[in-house]
Amino acid sequence: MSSYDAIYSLVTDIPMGKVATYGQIAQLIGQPRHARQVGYALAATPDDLEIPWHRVVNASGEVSRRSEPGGDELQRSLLEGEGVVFDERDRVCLSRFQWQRWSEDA
DNA sequence: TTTATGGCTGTCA
DNA sequence: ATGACAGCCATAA
Repeated sequence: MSSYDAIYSLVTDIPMGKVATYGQIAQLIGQPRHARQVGYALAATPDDLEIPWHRVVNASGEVSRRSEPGGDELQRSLLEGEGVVFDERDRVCLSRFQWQRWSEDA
């Protein structure tokens, strides 16, 4: 058992073509100040588990830098593969792709 | 127990 | 808009 479970569950619930921010996840699990920990939880996410960690981006809608090289590219590729579009600045239109826990996609 | 390290965020210049 | 700083806090050493 670990606090990461809530994070994993939530992230797993993110539908395809949608994204969420670290702060958003943290808030949804009742830990509005744990945005960073969310990042760690995802960073610690084993590849075995099917967790859409790539659907989690920072508050700016950009893919955060991780320890592993090329990971940001992978994340972006996966998102684009799900229909998420990046603008010229390499960021997602949160106002349009951000997942809303209590609302379905339009 | 104390330090160091982050896939962050919000505020200020 | 971008860049620098300071809080936040769980994990690892």
